[in-house]
Amino acid sequence: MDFEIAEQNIVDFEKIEKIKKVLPQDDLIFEIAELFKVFGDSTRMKIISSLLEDELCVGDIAVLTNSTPSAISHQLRVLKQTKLVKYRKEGKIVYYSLDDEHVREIYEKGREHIEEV
Amino acid sequence: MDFEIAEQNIVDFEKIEKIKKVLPQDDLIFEIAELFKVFGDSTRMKIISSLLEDELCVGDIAVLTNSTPSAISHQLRVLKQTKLVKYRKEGKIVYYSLDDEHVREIYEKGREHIEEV
DNA sequence: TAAACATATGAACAAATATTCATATGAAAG
DNA sequence: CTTTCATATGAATATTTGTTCATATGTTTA
Repeated sequence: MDFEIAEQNIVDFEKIEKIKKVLPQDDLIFEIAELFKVFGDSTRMKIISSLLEDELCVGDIAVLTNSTPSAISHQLRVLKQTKLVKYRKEGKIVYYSLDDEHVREIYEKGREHIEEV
Repeated sequence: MDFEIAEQNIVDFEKIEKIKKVLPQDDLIFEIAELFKVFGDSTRMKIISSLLEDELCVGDIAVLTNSTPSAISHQLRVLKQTKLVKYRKEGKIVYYSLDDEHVREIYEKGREHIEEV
């Protein structure tokens, strides 16, 4: 009798079981990945870099990033949805700022990695 | 005389100039974004989560992530290129492990953000 | 109230990218 | 030395995603 479905490639079954137990749930891992995906774009990264310095309105961010206000608005929506930025309105002008100290910390860690390697 | 090229949308010119001076260079921002892009994928995030526990070979990672060894191998290449994982060979088996304490720190910060919001 | 302005939004297009499949490489075992 | 096994890799495909363009919303000013 030959088993077609071999336990192929598994080197250490016990180790796998042990790690399986402590691994975060799929949906948590998914959410973490989604968060980092937001950091993983040059335009958004530049927006974040800028907002690390001061609150800014859409038009000013567009100038700083060499983008169009439309493109920036789209990206700010992404940052808003992920709770990375917040905003306040002053007439027709909307000022955006960072919403979470984690943003700064994550950014710093990323920068450290780049600058050290 | 009318200026076609208006300084449209600029709200605070001085603020912009000030921030422009302290903003990281475009290529640094690009590299940081590229780094986070690597974290921004469920499969790679799961690989990283697993490697936070122990070193693992390709086959075992494939099992843990419900992926094929081929897909994992592709992703490990990405993680290798970004200096996030290192490996050691033992015969035909290749063991991967995290290459940088930043990986753990970045992961933790991301997780904190998700779990607090 | 009409015009100008800042921002937002939806659809469409182009570019990037993760997985699959077939195959290659290189090591261990028979 | 031939087969089996673990991993790697290239090409192709399918999906995701960022930007653009046109237009909408809402606010200020003329």
